[in-house]
Amino acid sequence: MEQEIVSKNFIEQMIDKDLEDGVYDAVCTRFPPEPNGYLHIGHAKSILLNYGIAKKYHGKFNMRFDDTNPTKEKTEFVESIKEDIQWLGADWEDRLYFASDYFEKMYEAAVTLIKKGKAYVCDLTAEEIREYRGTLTQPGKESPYRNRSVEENLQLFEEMRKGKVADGARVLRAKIDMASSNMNMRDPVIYRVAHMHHHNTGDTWCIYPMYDFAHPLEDAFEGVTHSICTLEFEDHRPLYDWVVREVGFEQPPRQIEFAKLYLTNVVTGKRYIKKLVEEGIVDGWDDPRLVSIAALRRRGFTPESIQMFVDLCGVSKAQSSADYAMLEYCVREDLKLKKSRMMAVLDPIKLIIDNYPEGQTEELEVANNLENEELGSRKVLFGRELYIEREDFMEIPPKKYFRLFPGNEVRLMQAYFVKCESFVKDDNGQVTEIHCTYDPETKCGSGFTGRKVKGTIHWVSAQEAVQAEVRLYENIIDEEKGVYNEDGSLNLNPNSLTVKQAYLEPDLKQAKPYDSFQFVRNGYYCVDAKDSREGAPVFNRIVSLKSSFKLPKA
RNA sequence: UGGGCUAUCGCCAAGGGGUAAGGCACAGGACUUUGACUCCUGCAUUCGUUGGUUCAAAUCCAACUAGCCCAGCCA
Repeated sequence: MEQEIVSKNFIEQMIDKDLEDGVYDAVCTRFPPEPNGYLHIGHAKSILLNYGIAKKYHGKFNMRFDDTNPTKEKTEFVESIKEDIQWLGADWEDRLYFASDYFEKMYEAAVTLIKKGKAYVCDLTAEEIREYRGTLTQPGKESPYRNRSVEENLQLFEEMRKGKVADGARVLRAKIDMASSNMNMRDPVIYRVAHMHHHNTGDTWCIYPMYDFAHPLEDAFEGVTHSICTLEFEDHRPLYDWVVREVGFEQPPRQIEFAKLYLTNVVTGKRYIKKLVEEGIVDGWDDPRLVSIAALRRRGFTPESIQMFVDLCGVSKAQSSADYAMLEYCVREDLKLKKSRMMAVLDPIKLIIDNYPEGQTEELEVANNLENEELGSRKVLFGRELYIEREDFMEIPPKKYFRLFPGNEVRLMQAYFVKCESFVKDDNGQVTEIHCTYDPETKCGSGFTGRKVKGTIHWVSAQEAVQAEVRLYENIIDEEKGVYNEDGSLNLNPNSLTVKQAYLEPDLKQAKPYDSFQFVRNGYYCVDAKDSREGAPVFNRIVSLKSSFKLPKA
């Protein structure tokens, strides 16, 4: 067996070096979402990256909610995030943490800073602080409160904690450098007052730490070694390092940044998704056209396919946007041997076999997946009247059309050869019926080799087929025009959802939410988990099959 | 002369002085009870640009260019 050589990404290379240099002797990573919304494909990259690294290095992967701002966080998001991460397969074992559980320790760390003269209580208003901060090109100036005594700071900070200070009246700031070219180092606010109920700590606190102070502490408290985050935090790294250094951790964590995962022509921006939901353009945050984890799950994507996608995308610091086709490739690849291939006709036209005795039927044993015997077989009814796909018949075929046309013979999948003898049109010129003859000798499994046909088409028995709603989803964005219009509005694809009344094999009537199948040549479909119906479930298209046959343009 | 980061095929992405991996996409062909799958084949004389160092540069140096991020008491 040839061993596949996969080169390590730059993060793994850094970890290798840290391990070699003895900076750390084990690896611990974490995924730290703020519970203020739902997770999407971009988060999946971060989750799987952190989890994958922990696993690869036999280290630990922590789950931690970064809930330091009660104005934005809700318990319901905590639950949905946990569910999504579990579904993806990232196992945090018994290490589920909340930043809010560290509030007391964080408070102590702040006191440590104050005692070292590295933090001070500032009475400037938010607006004044902004003015004092300077601009990107001009240095800031020092707050008049910057040089308060340690004692005074200690006392004022305690008063903040005890609720004696109104929201916004005072903050605790790190004393660093108002002239730094890095805006984050210009005496950043590290604690603010907010008299507000917190989803986890209730009303026990009225001061809350800011991200830049809290995050490095959270990592350090947990023994995280490599704190992997996205590129926009690069400028925060000096502050991250400052915090862990000044608070005095012996083996401080290291922050490493990587580029976010974007998908070409896909909306991931929260405000746009919110707009789509509010305007009823989509069916909610788990609408199968979106790329939230829940939407992908509802659509029928598998955790394995998302893992594959993330692996394929790789990790780097170059801002990039992955092709949606890569995601589609991953589901097809994952599903092709795992799923039964059922017959379903999305756009039916009746086919009548004139030489098949009226009233007669037969049961055919058909393989569920010709490439995977383990999936077994099922029985399908065959009879005189069938439905086939409208696009599988042409009155006047173009060159290289292998399917049904007058005089041509094709194979009915896993059944018989049929030859088109005639067809019937209605007043509008629409074909309504196709008449064929079949050859009993060509039955599937009979070993017939007398002649070959170029085309194979799928079918369902008109007698037994069940009708069901099938939804065909396309990208919500008009791919030709790009994501945004000139005015910043979204370029919506008017055909992002098509609903069909399809004819299915009767077995599909029993399908349960999240069951998925390949509908031969139509692609992969999944039973809608939110909108499944008794009798005949609703199917969502997961992904189409590739087709190399294109009708010549008229 | 604010700071930080990035730049290798249409899209991801390896490669860190020895003469451009791989995947997606695409295009041909073979096979085929899905025009799918599978299997072959093709797809960057060139690594943002311009100079320099070197026998040798995508890799080192310099200058430039373009893109992204930063002025929340958000994360």
